[in-house]
Amino acid sequence: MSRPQPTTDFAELSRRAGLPLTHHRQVIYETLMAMPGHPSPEEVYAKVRRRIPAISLATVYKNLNRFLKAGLLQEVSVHHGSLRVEVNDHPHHHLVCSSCKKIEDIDSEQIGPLQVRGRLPKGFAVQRLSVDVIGLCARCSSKKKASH
Amino acid sequence: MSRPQPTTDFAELSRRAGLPLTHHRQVIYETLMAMPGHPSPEEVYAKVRRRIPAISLATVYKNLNRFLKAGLLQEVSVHHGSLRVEVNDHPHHHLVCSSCKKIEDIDSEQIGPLQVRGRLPKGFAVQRLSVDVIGLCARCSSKKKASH
DNA sequence: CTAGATGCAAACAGTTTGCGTCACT
DNA sequence: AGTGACGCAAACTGTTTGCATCTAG
Repeated sequence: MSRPQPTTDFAELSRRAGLPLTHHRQVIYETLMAMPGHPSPEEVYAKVRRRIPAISLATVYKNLNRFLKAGLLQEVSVHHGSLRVEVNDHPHHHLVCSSCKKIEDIDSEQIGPLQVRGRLPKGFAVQRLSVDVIGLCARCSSKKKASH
Repeated sequence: MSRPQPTTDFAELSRRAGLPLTHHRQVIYETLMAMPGHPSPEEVYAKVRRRIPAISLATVYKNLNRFLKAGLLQEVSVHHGSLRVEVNDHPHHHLVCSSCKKIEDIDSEQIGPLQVRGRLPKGFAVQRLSVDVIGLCARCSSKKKASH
């Protein structure tokens, strides 16, 4: 009941995001809405192709990125462009800028104790809980304002 | 005071991890210990090179991966090999297998309400909090036992 | 008519791998 | 001597980009 017709919605969403409405874009969006889980660009491409066989992977990438920037989609976890490692030190979490990808540590006490309630899939052995506080850093927020 | 001499330690750690002790490995480890933050392989490489100019990037990668597998290091966030997107649905978090990288959703209620206490860097505008419950899924835990 | 979307192929960045050589135990 | 580490270069994967063409408004 909380799901409005995607089709109608998308025209509206596009307008709000300042994205011209195109057929490809709409099909990609509808396809995404029908993909539960955490699809990769290739998976989206494969599914979209069933409706638009001539579409190119580049178009899928370009639109996924536009959707991400517009907030219509989220990435499961912010990708930093390369592997980032850290030494097993005292417990902490991360502050991540979704725009410039900068990472800072915050003390685990700033989040407080965490606990998983209820059932996890049988046999899953928890190693650690990691919290990402995702947002825009000061520099990126001000850029955003300026750029418009 | 909680920091034992890295040098002595590493011989011990290596043995426990079943990794033959080599000079390169030790230098990489010591370098990492002296790098706060979230270095990328290239950054580690650059720094290690100051002590071992002839070292190759591949060696750094190989050893970072060995350290990760041995648990001497952590990745800041589990990398899934490709971009993963998801639709802005109701609030949830993720269960991530650190070995096979499989992602499952868990309801946000299984973690409970989160709140950031204390100061964040000035101007940081929080968009969302994302919790990853990182561990080994049933399949990977059993493989691990078997493989030894 | 014009801004912007698309397709293609080439370019890229990051990472891994195969293999010959070298070092430690 | 043998196991495994290292260096090099090539291979690979995922992603982006430049450019010519097409399309919606």
